[in-house]
Amino acid sequence: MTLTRIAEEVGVSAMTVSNAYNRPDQLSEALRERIFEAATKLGYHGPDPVGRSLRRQRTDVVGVLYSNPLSYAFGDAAAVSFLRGLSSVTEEADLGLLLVPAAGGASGERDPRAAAQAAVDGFVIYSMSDEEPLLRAALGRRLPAVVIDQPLTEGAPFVGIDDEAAARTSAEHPLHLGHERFAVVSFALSPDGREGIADLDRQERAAFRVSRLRLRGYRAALEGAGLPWSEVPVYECPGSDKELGRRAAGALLSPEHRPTAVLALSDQLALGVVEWATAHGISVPEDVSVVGFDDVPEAAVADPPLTTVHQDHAEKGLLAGRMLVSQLREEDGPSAGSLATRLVVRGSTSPPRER
Amino acid sequence: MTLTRIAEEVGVSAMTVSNAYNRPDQLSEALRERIFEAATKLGYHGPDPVGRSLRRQRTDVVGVLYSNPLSYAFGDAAAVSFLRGLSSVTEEADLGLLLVPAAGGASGERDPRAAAQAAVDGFVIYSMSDEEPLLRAALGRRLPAVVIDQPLTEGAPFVGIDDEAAARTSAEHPLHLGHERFAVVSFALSPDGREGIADLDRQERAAFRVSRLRLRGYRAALEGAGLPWSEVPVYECPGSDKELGRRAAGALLSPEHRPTAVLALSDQLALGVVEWATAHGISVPEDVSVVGFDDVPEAAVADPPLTTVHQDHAEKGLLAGRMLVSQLREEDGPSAGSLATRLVVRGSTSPPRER
DNA sequence: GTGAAAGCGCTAACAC
DNA sequence: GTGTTAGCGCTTTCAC
Repeated sequence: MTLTRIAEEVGVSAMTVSNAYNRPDQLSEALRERIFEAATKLGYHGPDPVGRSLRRQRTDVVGVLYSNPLSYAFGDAAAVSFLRGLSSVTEEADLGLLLVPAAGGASGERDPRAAAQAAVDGFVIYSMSDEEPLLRAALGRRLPAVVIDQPLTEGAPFVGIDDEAAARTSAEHPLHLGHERFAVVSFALSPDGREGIADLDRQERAAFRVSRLRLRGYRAALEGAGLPWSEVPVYECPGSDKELGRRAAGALLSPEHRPTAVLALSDQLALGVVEWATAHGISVPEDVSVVGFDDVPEAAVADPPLTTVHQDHAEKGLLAGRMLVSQLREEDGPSAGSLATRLVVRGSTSPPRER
Repeated sequence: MTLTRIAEEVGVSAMTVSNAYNRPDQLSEALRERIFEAATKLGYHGPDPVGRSLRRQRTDVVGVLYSNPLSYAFGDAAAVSFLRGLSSVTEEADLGLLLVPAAGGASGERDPRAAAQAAVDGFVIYSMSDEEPLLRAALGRRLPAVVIDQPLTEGAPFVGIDDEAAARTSAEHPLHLGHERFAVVSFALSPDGREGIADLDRQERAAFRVSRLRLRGYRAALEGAGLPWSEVPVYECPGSDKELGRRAAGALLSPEHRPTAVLALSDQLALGVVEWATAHGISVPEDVSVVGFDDVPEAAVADPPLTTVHQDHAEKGLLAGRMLVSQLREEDGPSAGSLATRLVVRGSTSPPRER
């Protein structure tokens, strides 16, 4: 069933049928009625969205690109909060949200064609590595876009936090409590899926801006307190979930030279560390303090509640949404937004047992 | 930049350029190279998705319709788990997931045009009221569709649980513990936003199938134990979150004739009830037992941990995704799927203080 | 208020 | 391997 078919049926031009749906004021009420009647009779349900998009050169859809398989996003409380904020703006603006699939084979390489084939008016790009082909494909289309957290890309509006300063502040807290033996649990530095202790070189070459900056912040804090960074083990996980945190804890919390404080780049990792420690008779915070990052809802209700860096993910989504919408409307809005963070001190940190 | 433009540049037909992208085997490697080179030079990034969709009569996108504003979905752990399961299937099948906006004014009436204007190959319809115009608009398009939880609609494949049986089982548990004074906290029975005690008539006319069935299950259990249903207050909330649960508790747990057991249609509501009780010196489960429904992650870590009906939301998403994909591929799959539930007994229920 | 013409960018079907 | 033809369903522009 098409517009034209209805037009024939009613004995008017296709244009008039189109107007019946899109500009009610352009035709008489009576004719409009007749048209809808015919449409109902023939089972026509309004102008085809694809034809319409082709003609109008817009889709009223925003594409979301996520650095991991899509299904991970729904397992990540930070991403979910972000999407909540984002969707409230896009829905308000009557835009659909297209979660772009980019399954990617076993290699973890995501298919850049996904971005090329998405019928969207703009992109929200969430936390991609600097070199991701998917990112380049998306940006290459020269549609309006907003990049979240990373990477900082020439010409692409950006929303994020001051990762370095936030990390620094979070490391200064255990430092003030008197800690001197640290370990760090990081999520991926680069998208190659490596797991284990990352040396200095790898830390500095990290393809993920966020990882790079947070490590830099920790380092600045520790060195500022006179502690040599080279002695701080940085355990890199290929992702960010509790299981990986547990594995990292297993590697880091072995009896010999156990750290008294663990800094984690995410709450998921931190929570995993706490779980592993607790399960192995190492009590938090008495034996080891743990600091997270994100302030995921679970952080507040965990046992012990997690000391962490709070960032407002929903707000981030809101801001990103607003920036994109104003680009789509060709208004000018801010080309970058920075969100505040604050350290939330809870029960997972305390002074070290023996100083 | 268009296909045709590239074709001119290279001196071949548009078809050949199309083939370069879609059927590499249909042309010589050398020509393909030349085409991509020209494309890169001219800043062409592959066939336009909308033109392609129009011609191929498919979009490779699945639309998701949610009964509330989209942003609520991301605040609802059950919906998020569902989406996680769904997205893992759609991504695997290389389909995008379009979250359809249907903002709806203050009335809460969602705009049915949203479903008509979504450029999708099929719909996943999540928990809509029987009469929702949005639902009718979506189903009216006669695209492949799967309906989740409700409503049970002629001809639309369905995925859900046996709500009545599950509710019945969950009510039998406090009954076996010896409880005799019950109250029920329900989410919406109908989409009119009403809040307060719902009488029998309203219970039975409920537009939301799930609410109707769960109440029916509770009733069957209580009446089976010889308790008169008419004396059980059913407090209806216009949605399902903790704040509403707290309000319901305020109304239900007043000192005179306080129930010893509260049955809630969702964990969010149950958790709200527990919070309110605890805050008002009523201890759970000593003074009042609370049973939830859903087994949201938070239920297990709440204080006290919540006794609830477990249903596997991610599995539901998976199943829905598979059913839709097989429809899209015109394979025949199951036309309905029912998921198992089980009662998870945790710390929020115990025998009543005085029998 | 209504309509005619044109074309958005692409690919199926079929030739050669 | 490569090209031709045709048309997917719609709406912009402009005329009446």
